Amino acid sequence: MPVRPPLPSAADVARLAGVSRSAVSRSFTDGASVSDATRAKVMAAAAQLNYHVNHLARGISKEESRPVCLLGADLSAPFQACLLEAITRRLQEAGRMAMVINAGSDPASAREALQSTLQYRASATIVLSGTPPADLVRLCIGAGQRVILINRDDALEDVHHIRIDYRTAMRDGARMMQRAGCRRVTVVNSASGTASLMQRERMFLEEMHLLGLEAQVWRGGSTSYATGQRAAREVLAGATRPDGVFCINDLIALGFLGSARQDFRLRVPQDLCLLGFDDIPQAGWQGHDLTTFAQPFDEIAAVILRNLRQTGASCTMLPAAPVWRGTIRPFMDNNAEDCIP
Amino acid sequence: MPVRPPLPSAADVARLAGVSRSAVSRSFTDGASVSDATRAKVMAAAAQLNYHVNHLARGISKEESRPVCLLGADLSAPFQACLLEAITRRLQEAGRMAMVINAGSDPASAREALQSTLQYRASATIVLSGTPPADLVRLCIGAGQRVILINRDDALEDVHHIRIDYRTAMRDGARMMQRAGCRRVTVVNSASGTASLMQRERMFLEEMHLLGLEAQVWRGGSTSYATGQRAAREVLAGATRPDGVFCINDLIALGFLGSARQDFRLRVPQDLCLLGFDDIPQAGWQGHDLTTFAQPFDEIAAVILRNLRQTGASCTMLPAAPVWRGTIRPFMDNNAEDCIP
DNA sequence: CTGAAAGCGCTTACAG
DNA sequence: CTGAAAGCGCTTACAG
Repeated sequence: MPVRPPLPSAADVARLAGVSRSAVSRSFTDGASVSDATRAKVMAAAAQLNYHVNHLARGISKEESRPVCLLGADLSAPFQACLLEAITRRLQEAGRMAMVINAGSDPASAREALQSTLQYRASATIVLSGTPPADLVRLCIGAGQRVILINRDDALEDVHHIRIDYRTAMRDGARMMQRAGCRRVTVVNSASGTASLMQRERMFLEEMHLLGLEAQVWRGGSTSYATGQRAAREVLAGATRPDGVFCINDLIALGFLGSARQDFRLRVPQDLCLLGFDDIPQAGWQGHDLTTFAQPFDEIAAVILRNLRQTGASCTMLPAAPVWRGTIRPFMDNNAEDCIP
Repeated sequence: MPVRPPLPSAADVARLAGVSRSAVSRSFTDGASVSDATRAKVMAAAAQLNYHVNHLARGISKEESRPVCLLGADLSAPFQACLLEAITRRLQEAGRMAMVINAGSDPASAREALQSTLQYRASATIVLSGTPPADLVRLCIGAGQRVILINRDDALEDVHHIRIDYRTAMRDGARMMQRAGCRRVTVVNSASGTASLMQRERMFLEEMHLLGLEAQVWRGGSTSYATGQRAAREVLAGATRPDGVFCINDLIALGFLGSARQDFRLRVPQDLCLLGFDDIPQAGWQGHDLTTFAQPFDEIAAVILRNLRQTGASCTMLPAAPVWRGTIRPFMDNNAEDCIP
């Protein structure tokens, strides 16, 4: 295996430009005190050698050029992909680098991944996935890592929390069901037990209750399209089929929708009202046209960027706005057998 | 803003364990010559201080712990997300880190992104997107970067190419159209001009021609769901509507399918045969059930991993296997007005 | 097997 | 504004 020649270093540039190493270093840092003349000489030499500052080495002593770790799992799923897209784009614009760690969704590999995060002295590590246990996150913080958690409910110190205002969203969701005149509502959730999913479920049920409406809960499988299909096949086959379903996220909702239409020949929203959460791109696809709530992907990314260097505990609450499309009747259906006044 | 205390360093561990810095370093490298006794002392001290080797610093002198750069755009699109998922997972398993650079899809930001890649002394940079111009890739190679290109047709030296066997796939695709008895076939492509998309188009047309079949080409817009919809609305409204359509990728195909069904009330595959490419998860969703070709995501990731340290030019060709689902008739439709023998 | 020393590529007080 | 020096956190010949 032939060996690559080493890339040019600052020393090489200094030699060629006839200046000191420090001068080279200064020429590449904004606001450092160098004369225009030397900077010009340095830049010329750098261009000639095709030199680029080694950010890895710079990061050893300079906080700003350290990477940011993104810790996630199941990155090909639409929600994760959207989040990753938004965060990496924002980081790139700000001249920061993102290291992405794709942990398996099992706790063991999440543990390992979160540990390995420490090895890169990241400015912060952003935990996208629900899996790493709280004590592990605590360990990282203890080791001096800045950690930003998205939608977790652990009460950890020195963590920046980014939360979505599920309460308001779920209140809206419950009202949608009410206005549509749904009388038998089911919540479809995965069995993953992820904090954000459980919160949505709980708050939706609470808000339904406040409106004097009851709802069933179906739980099972992973947070996937297939789970939505399975739920539909079980839930819709029963004697008392629901007329309103809140699926805990869009992926499950789309699976449910697919089965409801194909397997059960139901008309949506006439026979069945369906509500999702996330507003992944596929929710807007023709023939899906799913009513849902929009995750504020860009805002999440912006908050992360703003909090990269903050230390100490803090919390940002972001809204998830309803996205009205075609899977929920905006008003009670007049053709329903019986109407609630 | 309170400042974080610095993380413990190897020197701290050495002091606590009562050994030299070198001993600490050796204890953390596989196969280095340390006695079990000192290693044990070191590990105990490390655990006590919660010490972790700083890979960034290690990377300065040690090739193996350098990151790998993934350069892409539009990361929330399903194809890119699947590729990212496969590559980051594989890298993670091998103990390597992935830095992802999300360049805008315009050449200017791709240029900037590829440049910035040099700043991290990555083991290799993987170009996922079609955008960076060849001369820029050449510049990176000139600067000593190892570059791996996925599905580009530039004839560059010192590059590892990963290619998909479009020829075989397109031959299969043309035969599918033939066997289905399609007589008016259209290829729907985006206007992006990306190498892989153009290759598929060209080869499909060539293979059709070899079978004595002709095909129209429609091109427009970006490589998106919306483009597929637009194509359908233009192509299907014409007087001589096609009975077979090959969409250059699944995303476009699904947009086309959505419009064909919803806007034109066409039955697929009875009225229209539809073929995609990529086999993104959504292609398999109920109600889509798109016949397509499977991108070998895992194999691509495996090849990347194998070639991280290789230098010199090379090329790996990977197959894309047909995935038979429901949008193409397997045989000629007997109900068609006229049959070709 | 071990430590002192030189090195990786960078930055940043310090003194002029 | 500039350079020599010390430092960041690591590794690896080298000599014992």
